[in-house]
Amino acid sequence: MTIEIGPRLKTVRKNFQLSQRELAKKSGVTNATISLIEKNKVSPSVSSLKKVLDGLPMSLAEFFTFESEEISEQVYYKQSDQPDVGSGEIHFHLIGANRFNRKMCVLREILLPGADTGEEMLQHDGEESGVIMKGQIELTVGEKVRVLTEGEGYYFDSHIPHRFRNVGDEEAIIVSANTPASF
Amino acid sequence: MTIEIGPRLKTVRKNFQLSQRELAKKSGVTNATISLIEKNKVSPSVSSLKKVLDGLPMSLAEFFTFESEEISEQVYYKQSDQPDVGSGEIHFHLIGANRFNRKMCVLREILLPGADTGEEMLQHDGEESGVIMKGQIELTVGEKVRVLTEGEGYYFDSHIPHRFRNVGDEEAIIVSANTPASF
DNA sequence: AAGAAATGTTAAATATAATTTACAAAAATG
DNA sequence: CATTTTTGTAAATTATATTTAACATTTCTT
Repeated sequence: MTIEIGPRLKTVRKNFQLSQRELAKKSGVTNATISLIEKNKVSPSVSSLKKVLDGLPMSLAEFFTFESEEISEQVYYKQSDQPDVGSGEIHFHLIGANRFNRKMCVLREILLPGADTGEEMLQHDGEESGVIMKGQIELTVGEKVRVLTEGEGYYFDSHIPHRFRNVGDEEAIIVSANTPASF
Repeated sequence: MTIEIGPRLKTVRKNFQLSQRELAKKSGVTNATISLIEKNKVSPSVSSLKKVLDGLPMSLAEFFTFESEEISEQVYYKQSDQPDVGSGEIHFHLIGANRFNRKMCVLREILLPGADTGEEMLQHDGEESGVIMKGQIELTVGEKVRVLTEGEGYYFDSHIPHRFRNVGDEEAIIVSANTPASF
């Protein structure tokens, strides 16, 4: 009942050049189960889907990671093509905003003096990294606090509470990236 | 029963700061289902797992790729912590080089005048994006050619043949990101 | 402190997935 | 060409997932 995981399984199985019964044998489910899944008559439990994929072998992550589109898209992004997805004293200029199925966000960030993402700390999925290009940025990650200056970088897991603060008296510029895309 | 998808769901749900009931409401399954899944008492069908994840939202691919590592790792990378993974007239200073299981590369690139990735064009897996912070960069992507200057950006699929060239008479600086990680 | 609202868990009922068994069509074998 | 083997599919049974409804606990209000 979900997406077309049935046809997808069929494609994958064919790639491995196995019949339903051969795969059934290697994976420990019955051939009928494989038939039902491939025809989208059932939505397999992840345990049985995993069994099936183990027989190929292929991981669940691989299975669900589908091919990216092949459409010709915009490549160059001048400043006016970089929408500001920030707010207040923080400007996030997003590169590649209009692209389909982006896997990351690259941002040209401008933080006015005193800009602060806030005491409540940010916390979200994914990971992020960047480089300070100008100014003085105080970066808090979990228990750690540090002021970074031009040329210095950072990389951390976004699940860890974090906070950016422009502690200099001029504007600060950061180029950052995060994946998966959050804007 | 497959792997510990229960605890994983719980972690993810907590990251989104939702209760079982809140998530149940957003996703269209009952809170009991979420409880049973999180305690590994059942192996959900992929259709219901997808419903649940849609409520967060998170894709199946992300969910199964999600690393539950929570190890404390290096966060700050001063210039001397950024190994130069480039060569010749091109310097690639890698942020987060020593991190385990990175999903992307963030690079502070310095291209000396005349630097050129070469006529044979680069081509590889993944996608890449960046911002020009200084200088004049001619970027070729497929059939397209263009000179980018300070503040301008790019984003393209790395399967498409591409080439970077510093066409100015001073050094150029780019901050770039690519995923999945290639260095 | 008492009541209300929200939290996660569980038992029984219901809905759905998986197996067993069987069938028909295609491919392989003699 | 006839027979055997292999293929994918389907019906009925069994096993499992999901819902409904209830239960304790904790957290928030007043």
